[in-house]
Amino acid sequence: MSSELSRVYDPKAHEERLGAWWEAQGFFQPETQAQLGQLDPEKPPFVIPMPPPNVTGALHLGHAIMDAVEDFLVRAKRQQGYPALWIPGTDHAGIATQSIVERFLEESGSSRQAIGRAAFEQEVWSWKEEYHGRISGQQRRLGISCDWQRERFTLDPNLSRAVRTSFVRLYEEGLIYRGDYLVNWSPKLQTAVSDLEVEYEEMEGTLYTFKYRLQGSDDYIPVATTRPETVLGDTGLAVHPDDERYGPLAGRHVLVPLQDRPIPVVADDAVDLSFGTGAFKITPGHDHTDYEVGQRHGLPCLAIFDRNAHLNETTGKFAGLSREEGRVQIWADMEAQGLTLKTEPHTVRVPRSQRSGEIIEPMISTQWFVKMEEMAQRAKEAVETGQIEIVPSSFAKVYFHWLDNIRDWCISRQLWWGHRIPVWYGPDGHMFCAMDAEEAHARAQCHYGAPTRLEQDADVLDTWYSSGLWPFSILGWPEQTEDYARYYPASVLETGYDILFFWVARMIMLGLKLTGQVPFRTVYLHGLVRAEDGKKMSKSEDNAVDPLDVILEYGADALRFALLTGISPGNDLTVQTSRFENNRNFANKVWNAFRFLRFHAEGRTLPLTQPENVFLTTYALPAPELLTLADRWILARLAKVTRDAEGLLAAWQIGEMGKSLYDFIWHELCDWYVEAAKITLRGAESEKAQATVQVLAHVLGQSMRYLHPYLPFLTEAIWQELPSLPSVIPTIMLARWGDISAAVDSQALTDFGLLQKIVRAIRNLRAEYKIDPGLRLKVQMTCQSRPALLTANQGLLAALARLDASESRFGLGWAKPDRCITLTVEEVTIYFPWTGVLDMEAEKQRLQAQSDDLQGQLQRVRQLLANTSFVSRAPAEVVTREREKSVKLEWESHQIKQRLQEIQG
RNA sequence: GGGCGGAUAGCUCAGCUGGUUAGAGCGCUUCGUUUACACCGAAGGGGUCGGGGGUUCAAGUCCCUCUCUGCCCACCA
Repeated sequence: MSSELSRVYDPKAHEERLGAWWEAQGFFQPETQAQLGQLDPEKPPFVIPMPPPNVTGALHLGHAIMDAVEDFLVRAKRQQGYPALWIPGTDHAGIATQSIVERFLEESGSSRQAIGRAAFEQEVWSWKEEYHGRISGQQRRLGISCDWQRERFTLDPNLSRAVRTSFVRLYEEGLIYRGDYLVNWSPKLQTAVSDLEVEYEEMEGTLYTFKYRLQGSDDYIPVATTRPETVLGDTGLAVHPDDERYGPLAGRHVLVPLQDRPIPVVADDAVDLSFGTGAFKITPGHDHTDYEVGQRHGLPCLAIFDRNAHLNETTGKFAGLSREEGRVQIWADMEAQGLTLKTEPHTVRVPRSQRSGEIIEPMISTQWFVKMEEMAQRAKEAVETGQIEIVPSSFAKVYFHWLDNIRDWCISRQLWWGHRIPVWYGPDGHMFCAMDAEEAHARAQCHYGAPTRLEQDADVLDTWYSSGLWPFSILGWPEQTEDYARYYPASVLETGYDILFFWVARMIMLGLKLTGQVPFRTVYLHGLVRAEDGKKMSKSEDNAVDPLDVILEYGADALRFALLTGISPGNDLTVQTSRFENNRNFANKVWNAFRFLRFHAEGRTLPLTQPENVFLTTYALPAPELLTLADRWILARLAKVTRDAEGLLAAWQIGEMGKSLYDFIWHELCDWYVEAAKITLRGAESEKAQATVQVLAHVLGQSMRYLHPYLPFLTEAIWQELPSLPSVIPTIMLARWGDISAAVDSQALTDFGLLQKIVRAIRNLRAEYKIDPGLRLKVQMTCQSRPALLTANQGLLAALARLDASESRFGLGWAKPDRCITLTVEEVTIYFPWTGVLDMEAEKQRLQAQSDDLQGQLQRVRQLLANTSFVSRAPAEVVTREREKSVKLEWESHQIKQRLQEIQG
């Protein structure tokens, strides 16, 4: 054995070294592919824009799955000769990053207000630098094959220009507007957030019922609410038009408790008669539903909360109270005035800020919005018409539903970290939307007729706005760059289904609007990674696993393979440490199969094929007459498995494809073929031994190609050590797939399959009879129709089943021994002559058990074949298969019964 | 309230357009250090595929229904 190859594969010895080398050589740039002549001119570019991770912190396994899947796709395509481009980058993540840095400042007794906008931004930039470094370090260690030369950040100058360009365009088209609307206000972050950034939590609360007195009457309308403090903001009372009790009261006025302010009673079918009292108060200034109802009836909005969600000065004595304090106080005062009726427990939906967790207060404020309706419909059509395919397709419905019910997107945020809104205001409030201050001032000069001082809008844009431009902004848009022309639209957008609305839908809308094209052809949605406790892995849950920790312990390849074989499209994946271990073991298994080859290849020449394209070069196979049954079998299996692999890949079955390669390599190549090869190889320098090494090299080499997108480091390390390969192929990633055209030798599959069954049956027998593992058994083995199969493979059978080859007899024509154990495997009968004490009772039981089992199967098949409906309606091949099986079973069963009779008698 | 998904071995999960006796990894039992690998090998045990109907020659797979469970969306105050 070559001394320099360790017995155990050590990822640490290869991964970092190879990763650095790949990157230094520029292998992950399509330009390099072209230089090497590895591109297939028929094939269009394959492009993936990487979903940019937030620079809020280090990555966890939830990100690693994204990296693994995308890297898999890109490597696979690259190997197949597509110009492959995967553009990496990170996202400034406005709210998320700002709040993390703010928290950090708070801990050191400071605040953003204390240090000011400029210094704060500086703080965030240095935070960004640190985490960007950590993130890309993690990704490099994972071995991802993106083009780092083209790396982007959402606040890069080019991307900022894309943001401003798009804003100006949409503004000029009237699709971006500014106005006072009810928005979700985060009192803690002091900013508006979009509908998507609000999460609703069900909580046990209280339903308060009280009296709304009718003006000029002693009567009242009972009203239920979960937020009595908002009565001070009521501007109407809604009743159902069909309500016999209150419907007729529409048009009259009721008096707001504690204020005696008259407000109108309006009739609206949004009222649910079966809930509460069948009437509800309308607070348009602090509730989304009420806002809409209020709009319908022309009710004014009253703001009763300030930016901290404390009751404001309009509430008189309650000013300054928090929402919770206000609720208690106001209800107490109402009670004192005899206005309350009852309180009862009630489950309420509390809106919380996704980012900071505090309760959102809907408030009227001046914000910027994007009109969605038209863009949403076009985005819907893109998927309906198949211009964009969503995988798995079940998500298309969710996507449609969201687009159909979309509301305008609030894109302004009262933050400091992000893209500043490119709008300037004159002294009279006139707005100038422009690419930069200079242009704004020039426009102002025209407008006012003299140079005028302008103020830029203080707000920044929602992070998802710049993310929405990602697929084209990273390629240089709005400039018509070469990259933009060549690599847009992208091929695949791969991401988690949790950001389908946040990001994917918006990219499609903005992409169609701004570039006139779909931004990508396929959306592949992977599942969420769950921690071992079953919860979604996230930084905030504190159950995040750092990929680096896993890599350090098991290697990047083991991590990748575990993630990739654990997924199926759209389904979540629960991380299990045992899977990392298992896959590390697999890497070691592959490594050792390779060491076995290396050892036996030493001193031999392994001829290579000479195809026109050097990337298709592989180990040449020996002349057909030199192939053993095992050789033919493994080649047939290779052909089958690789063919299946390509089909699975086309169906996005990455996990299934990985598993089938895993099974093939471990349980067929290693467990059977290598063991069979040892027998041939023992025969020293024969032609057959040479042939076997060639076959092994061929199969292993081809396996490395298919395995490479899963285990890039291991396969690269092995590829470089494979004997005889021309130096023109520097790396596995430049070895193309799809050069396996061999027909599947089904005879070899059947024949070797039978030998496997025989070996298994004998091993089973040995275990059952507790036969000394060292003892070489003497057997007589006959095969009714094909004795040659046994005689030709007696060496193999003897070795694998540990038989005494010289004393055993294979084929036909042997007298049955007097005392023996019998084994029947399909049409093969095996006698084990027995000279020692034989427990005939045990033997009887064993045979009886087998016989019973066979009877059961036979009965099923006979019934099936006796069923005329089956015979006439099932496909011919299914019927044939059952017929053949029935013959086999009959024969086998007959043999066993006969033997049982002998024993009885 | 709508929509989507899940329920398969002790655990975590595969099972594509219905077609051998339903699989994997881990765990479990027994055996084995045979010169690629103990991060190994061999042989086992373990499942009425959530319940109930239906379609079909044939159902884990398709349809209906129920139970449990997760997620998304939504103006029951």
